[in-house]
Amino acid sequence: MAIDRLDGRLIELLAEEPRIGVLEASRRLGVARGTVQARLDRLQAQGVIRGFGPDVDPAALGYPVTAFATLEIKQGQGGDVRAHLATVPEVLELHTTTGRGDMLCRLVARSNADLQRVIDRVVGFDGIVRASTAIVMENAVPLRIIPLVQQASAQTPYRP
Amino acid sequence: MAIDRLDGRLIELLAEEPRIGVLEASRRLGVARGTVQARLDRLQAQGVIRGFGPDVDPAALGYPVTAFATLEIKQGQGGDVRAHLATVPEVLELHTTTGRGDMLCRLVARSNADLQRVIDRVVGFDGIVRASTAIVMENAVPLRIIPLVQQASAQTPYRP
DNA sequence: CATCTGCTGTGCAGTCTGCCCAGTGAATAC
DNA sequence: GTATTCACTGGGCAGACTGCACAGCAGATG
Repeated sequence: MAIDRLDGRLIELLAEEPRIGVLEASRRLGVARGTVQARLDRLQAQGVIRGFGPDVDPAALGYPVTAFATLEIKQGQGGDVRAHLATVPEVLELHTTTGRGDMLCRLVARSNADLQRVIDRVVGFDGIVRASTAIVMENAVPLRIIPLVQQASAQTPYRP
Repeated sequence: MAIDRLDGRLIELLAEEPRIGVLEASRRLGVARGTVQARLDRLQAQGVIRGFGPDVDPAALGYPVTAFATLEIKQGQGGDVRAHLATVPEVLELHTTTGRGDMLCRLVARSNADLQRVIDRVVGFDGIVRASTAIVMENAVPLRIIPLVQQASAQTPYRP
C-alpha cells in the first residue's frame, strides 16, 4: 500500500504517454528495466493500477449531455433498483450514499430531449420514489488522479 | 462519429484485455491487422478513445472514502472557485451544473475524519456560499462505458 | 466508366517483451 | 557480528510485435 516516489513517477509517466513501454519508461526514470517491470507488476497486483483500458469519451460516441441524478429509494428496494439501473446503458455510474435510501447516478444522453427519455427509463421503476436531476454544463475539472498520486507518493522517497 | 460493430467490438476487446496488441486483436476479430490499426488510429483521431492511461484506484492509494459535494457559488465567482478546487488533490472531478451557481464535485479522503479536513479545505474559500456532502457507501455500478459503446455501435453493422 | 475509399494479405527491419542470471548494497534477523 | 533476505543493476537471449509499405480487390460515388 506504500507508494514511493518511483511508483508515483512511473504512474505519471504512464498517464502522460501510455504508449511508452517498460524499456522506455526505465530510461526516462533512470532505473533498470527489471525495476520498472517489478514495480508495475506490484502496482497491478496491489490493485493500485486496475488496468489500462481505453478511455472512451461519451461525447464522441454521440452522447454529449451528462447529468447527475439523485434518487430516493423505497426502504428495502435498493437491490432491485441497482439491478434495474445496471441494465440502462446510459447509466455510467451508480453510488449509494448516506441518507435514507439515496442513490446518485451519472447519466449521459444524446441531447437534452433524449435526457428526458433516459430519465423516464431510469425512474420508471417501482422502487424509486423521487428523482432530482442536475445537468452538467461544463466539466470544469475532468476526472483526474495524478495530483492525488503525487500527494500519496511524495511522502515516501525512493531509496535505491 | 459513426461507430460501427467492428469499432465496438474492438473497444470491448481492449477494455477486457488491454494488454493484447494490434496483432492479437486482429486475430480475435477476424480481420486484417492493418484494419485494426486503421480503426484504432481513427478512433483516437476522432477522440472516441482519449487514451490508454493507467486506471488508478484511489482506495488502493490510501483514499478509500469517496463523497460528492454540491456547492453553491456566489454570482460571478465560478472561475475563482474552479481554480481553487483545481489545486486540491482530493478533488477528482468538478462539474458546473444547472441551477444558480451550483457545482458538483467528487472528493476522496483517507477516512471519514479526513473527509472533514478535505471539505474544510474545499469550502474554505470566499466564493462558496454553502456545501452539502453525500458520502458514498457503496459503488453499486462502477464507472463503465462498454454498455454504451455496445448500444452506440449496434446500429451500424460492419460491412467489409 | 473512372475514381476513391477501405480491407486484405504479405513482407521487412527495428524494437520491445518476458525471462533468466550473477553481483551488489542495505536492511533485517539471529 | 554474521547470516539472510530483499530490491536493484546490468547483461543476454529467443520470440513476438510494431510501424510502414505495397499491390490487389470490392463496393460506393460522381
